[in-house]
This record gives sequence, structure tokens and C-alpha cells, in this order.
Amino acid sequence: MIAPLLSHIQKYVPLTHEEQEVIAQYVQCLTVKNKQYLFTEGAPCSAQYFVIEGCLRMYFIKENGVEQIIQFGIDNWWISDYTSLTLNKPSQFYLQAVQPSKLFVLKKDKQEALFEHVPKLESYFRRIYQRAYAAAQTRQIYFSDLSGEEKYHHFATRFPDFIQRIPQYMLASYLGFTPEFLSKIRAKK
Amino acid sequence: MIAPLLSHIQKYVPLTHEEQEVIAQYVQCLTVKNKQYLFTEGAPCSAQYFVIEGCLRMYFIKENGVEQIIQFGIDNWWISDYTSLTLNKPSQFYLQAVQPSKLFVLKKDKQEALFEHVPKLESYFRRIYQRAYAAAQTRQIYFSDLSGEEKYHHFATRFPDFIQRIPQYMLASYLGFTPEFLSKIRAKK
DNA sequence: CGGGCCTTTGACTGGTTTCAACTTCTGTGG
DNA sequence: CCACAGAAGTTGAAACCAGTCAAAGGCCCG
Repeated sequence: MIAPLLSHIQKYVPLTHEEQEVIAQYVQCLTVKNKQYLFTEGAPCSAQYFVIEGCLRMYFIKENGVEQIIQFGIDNWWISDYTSLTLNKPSQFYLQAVQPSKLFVLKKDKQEALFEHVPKLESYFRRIYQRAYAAAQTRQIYFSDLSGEEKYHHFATRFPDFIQRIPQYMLASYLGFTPEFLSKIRAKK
Repeated sequence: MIAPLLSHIQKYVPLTHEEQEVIAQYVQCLTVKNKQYLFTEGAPCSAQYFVIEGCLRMYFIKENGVEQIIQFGIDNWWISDYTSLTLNKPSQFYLQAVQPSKLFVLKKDKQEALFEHVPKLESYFRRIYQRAYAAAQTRQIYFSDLSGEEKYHHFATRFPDFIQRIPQYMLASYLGFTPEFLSKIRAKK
């Protein structure tokens, strides 16, 4: 059950059997239905989520009322509103399942306690956040260099299986344009 | 000399006198002239930079040949191409001084060695990267919700002193539009 | 003092949005 | 299992935000 998380951690730091037990006690497993929310805008977000199955989307509502997805949560990826989590501020985002999903929850206070018991997890999360930040930098290249059409083709060729799993309007939202425009791109060929 | 860095670290983790000495041995201080490069696209980037004075810009060249700034490096902020640093790949960016600047350099191998000697720095960088990632998430809100004109006004009111220090074409590049368009925004009032 | 870089201004162009109408898909209850 | 209502996707016309190109003016630094 907790195996996927432990094996992910062990790609970065080795764990003794005892450490694995401790970790298992500090995280909870959670099964969510499609459309279920993990947190919503305005409410404080006090946990991080590790997706092992299914798919989440994190989004906010723009001035004009349109939903803007800023990230999908898929297998082996931690997702959360880190501003809310770090500074104890109300969340800026909604985190919602877009498929029936299985995930692990690590609450903020549990994480801090876990660092006391298993200090090498500091190293694990240091690497995780470093990679997440690196990915955010790289994503900026695609989002500022590519036109709408190019972004779609880039994403469609990189994640051909993923785009099958989500409705088009969510893909359009993530790529930063309207569903109508995506429809026109797809009509071209 | 190294005081600004040590006091920044101590906002997150306390340091003994010995630990401060060790850190001082692993980082180098560097003074750079305006327009000097720290690394360029294609070359591996094997260090992070902590700015204590002056200003850096990190940018890449778009398909159409235009420079796109993705980040400014100012006081008390670590800056680097973390994809290059983490995965030992050639850098995607240029990092260049836009003012005479003072900074500290932490090479990748030195950082790893430093973690051995001062394990609590894992915790420091874990927090630093978590905040950096949080900031990247928040920035996405502004960049996807605001029009060009709104981004300018938002940035101008938030950092009124900073925009005085850099040429307008760099601000336009950072905000994701052309210098001509910025000029037209400013002409409106 | 000069030359090149930065900024401004205007006319034209184009990618993307908006709006509205229509079609297709989906899932839920009878 | 079918029917139907609401959600999702498509299509076209008109409008708009921002880019491109070109020319002129300002300013900084050698």
C-alpha cells in the first residue's frame, strides 16, 4: 500500500526498515472520487499530496471567472499550494480530483515531526523541491517561447497517453487558452 | 564579507561558530562587472549564486531570436539553472550581471561536501527551494491572469524602486512583451 | 562630440478571444 | 435499457490585444 511512496523516497535516500515503519505512521492513505476536493481557495492548505494513481488538477479562478489550471498531479509527484503551506496563508488554489485517485497525505505538522525522527528526509525533500523548481524554470521556457498551437503539439507529443485521459477544456485551460481555440487547432489536421 | 550569507542562513537554521567557519571555506566571494556572464547557454552550470549587491538577469534566446528574461537575481536570493545543476545537463539559460554586483558562489561539489560537514544545511536549502517553488507557483497566477498592461502596473507598484534600476527593454522582456508595447503603456498616463 | 543603443510613435498585421448557435457525447433516473 | 438534460466539443464572424516593421528622436558613454 505505502510501497510506491517508500520506493520513490528510496530513489533519493536509503531507508532502514525502522525508518520505513516510522514514515508509514506519519502519512495517511486516501482514496478520492472524481471531482472531490482536497482543498479550496481561501481555506488554509496544511498538507502535501503524493499521487500514486489517478489524476488531480490544481487551479484558480481568474478575474474574468474562468478556471486556470496551473498543474496536474499525476503518479509519483508531490502537489500542494506551497505558499499557503509555508506561510500559513489561505490557499490561492483549488485542488480537485479529475479521476478516481489514490494518494498519500502528509500534513504539515507531521512532516516537521518526521524530520525529527528521520533527518534524511530533509535531504529527500530538498531534492524533490529542487527538482520541482527546476521543472518550473523549464516550463517557463515552453510557456513563453511557444504559440498556443505549438504548446499543444509539444504537449501532445510529449504526453500522448495523458491527453486521452482528461477532457479537452482542461487541457486548454492548462495550456493557457480557450477550449474553442483548442478545437480549432485540432481541426487543422 | 560573508556576513550577509550567514545571517540569511540563520534566519532558517542556527549556526555554531565552527559551522560558520566551515561554510566560509566552501563558498567563494565574487565581484562582477556590468554585463559579465556567470554562465551561458550550452555550457554546464555547476554552481548556484547568492546575490548580496547589484543585480543579475537570467534569460534565454527565443526561437525568433529575442531575449526572454525569466528571473532577476537580487539581494538575498539564490539563482541558478537548477535543471542543469541537478541533472548535469548543458544550461538552457544565460546568467549575466546587469549592474556591478557582489555575490557568493557555491559550486555543486562543494555543496554536497558541505552537506556532509553541516547537515543542517540540508534543512536550510530544503526551505529555500520550497519557498522558491512557492514563489514560482504564485508568479504563475500573475502571468496567466493579468494582461500586459496590468502586469506592468502590478510590477511597478510592487517594486517601484527596482524598475528605476534597469533599462525598460529588460522589464518588457521579463514581463513577456515588447519594448514598444511597454512604451505605449507608459504613454497612456 | 559622435555613434550606437535605447525609447518613442504610428500604421499595419495576426494570433487568440468572445459570443452565439449548433452538434455530439455522457451519465443518470425512470 | 432507453430517454433526455446538461455538459463538452465544434464552427464561424467580429473584435481586440499585442507584435512587427520602420522611421525619428533622445541619451549615454567613450
